[in-house]
Amino acid sequence: MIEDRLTNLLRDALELASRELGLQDDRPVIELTRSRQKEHGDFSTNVALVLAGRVGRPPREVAEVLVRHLPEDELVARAEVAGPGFVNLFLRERWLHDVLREVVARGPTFGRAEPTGRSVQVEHVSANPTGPLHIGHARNAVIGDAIASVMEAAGWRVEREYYFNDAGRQMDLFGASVEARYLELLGRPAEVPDDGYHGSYVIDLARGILETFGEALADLPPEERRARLLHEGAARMLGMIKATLERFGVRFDAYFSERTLHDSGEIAEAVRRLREAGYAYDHEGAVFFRATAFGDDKDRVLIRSNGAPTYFAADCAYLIDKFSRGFDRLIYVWGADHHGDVLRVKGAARALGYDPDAVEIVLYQWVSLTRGGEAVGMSKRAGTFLTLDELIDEVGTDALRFTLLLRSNDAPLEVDLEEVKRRSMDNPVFYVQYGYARISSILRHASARGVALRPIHEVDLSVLDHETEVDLLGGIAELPGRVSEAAELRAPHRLTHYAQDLAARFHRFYTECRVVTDDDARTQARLWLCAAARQAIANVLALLGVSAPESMERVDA
RNA sequence: GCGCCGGUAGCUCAGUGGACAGAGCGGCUGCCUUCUAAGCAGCGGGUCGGAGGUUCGAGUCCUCCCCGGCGCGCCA
Repeated sequence: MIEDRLTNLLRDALELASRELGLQDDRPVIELTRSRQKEHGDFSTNVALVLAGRVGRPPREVAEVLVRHLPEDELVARAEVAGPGFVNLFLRERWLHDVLREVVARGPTFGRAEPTGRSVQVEHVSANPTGPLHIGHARNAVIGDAIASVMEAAGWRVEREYYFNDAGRQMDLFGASVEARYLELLGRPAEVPDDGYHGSYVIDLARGILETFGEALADLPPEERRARLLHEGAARMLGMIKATLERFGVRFDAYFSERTLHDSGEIAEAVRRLREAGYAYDHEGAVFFRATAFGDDKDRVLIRSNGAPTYFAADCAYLIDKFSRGFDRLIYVWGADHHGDVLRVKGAARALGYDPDAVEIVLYQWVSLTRGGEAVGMSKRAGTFLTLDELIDEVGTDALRFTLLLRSNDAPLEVDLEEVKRRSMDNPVFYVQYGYARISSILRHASARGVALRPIHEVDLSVLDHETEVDLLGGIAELPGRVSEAAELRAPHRLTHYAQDLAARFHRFYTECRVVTDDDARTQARLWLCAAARQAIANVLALLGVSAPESMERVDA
């Protein structure tokens, strides 16, 4: 990669200049950034500014010394000192031609880094199987999925996991609700508990169970009947959730059941370990976790006085289970309403002897839905909430995923269904996809005209000298850096923005430069440029889980 | 009260301590006999919530304050 090459060059310069600068053994980190303006060259570094204080000389002077010691490189045309002491590097255009050839050689793997040997588990969605997924889960799903993909591209070994609570009070209420609906369908007296689940989907679940088992479950002993209906209902609900996620392009390597932590004794073991480490104690018949040792404002219950473990106890057991599987990092994707639990989970990690920094919680803010500016209520009780399935039906997976990744996780997200649905430039997803489709169309056109694309090493790429051609090449060259940045910051929204930028560069090029002409040399070079741009767009969209259509219908306004 | 997240153009939001702060939408003006006008170009639009501080350099880091969202159960 060009960045590595330049960084090494600067490091060598630093070495050669170290005596003159009176530099000790410590070397500063060399930061290299793409210059935003042409006058500042292609890349620049602030290393002289960082160094100035340390060696007690003016930054510009340090920069001069560095430039003087910079070794020759065939890709570097010249280096300049600018502003307060930046070193700007001006490259020969050839470097972009090298990038173009690299894209062609690597295809779908362009932008992906070498394996790092590090592993991460991304746990996301993790909705309880008590009802259908909605827009909030969709944001969770898409953030987790994109972080997983992007980290994979950055060289991590990644496992995606869904954790579901199939034990506890909410599930009991759910079971009671399914039972009530089942009995109702049989014409027997029954009522869904007030604080139970009243949605019509519960009736559908009960109907499904009725079709499979007939009346057989109705006459079981009450306790067994309740348990069976809970189990059957939850299994069906989870099946429906999986089907929705499949439509949404979200796949998991594992589904993890909370119940197994109870049944295996892992929760009891977790509490034992915490007690042994001095972070769990008995109080008023319950067992408490010493959360105050980790900055929490009060200690938290692990085992209630009635003997039932809390969700937090299960979280601790699950944490142990995750670490025992050998991951270097554990990422949790949580809605902002759970931010209060962050301190506790990290505290538990430390209490159990793990590195709390290995536990990363990615929080995202809420989504508010509107339709043409009007708020769409999301109340389960009022029955006005839209399910993720309905949203996919209405706006499609591509538009929904892209839209949900447009903002940083920390920003609340306003989604207007009319806008997401609109196939226009209100909608960045179509803008990007259109870029891909347009390029595909050009390539089809060329082939229909009988233009044979020659091998890239036989094509003179130096004819790509138009401003928009150079800009497009520069945009393509940024892909690897953008991917590693998005992965490092756990910020997939960076890639939707990059995708838009890349598409914009293409659209400008398209407007300025005709690709297929009588000028064979230019046609060949531009076709390769198109092929590379198309590959870059495809690679970004793939990371975002958005499709790249070969063609899009033109709609005249 | 304590904690977390926001406050940047009319609206929705980007911006990992760097050079004159950006995009989309909305408004106005141009560009289709040519590979898709779902496109492109141009114009207008800013006390980066406020006040201090750190730094060669602050939208970005620190402190305090103001406004908004969320969380602080032996609920899940």
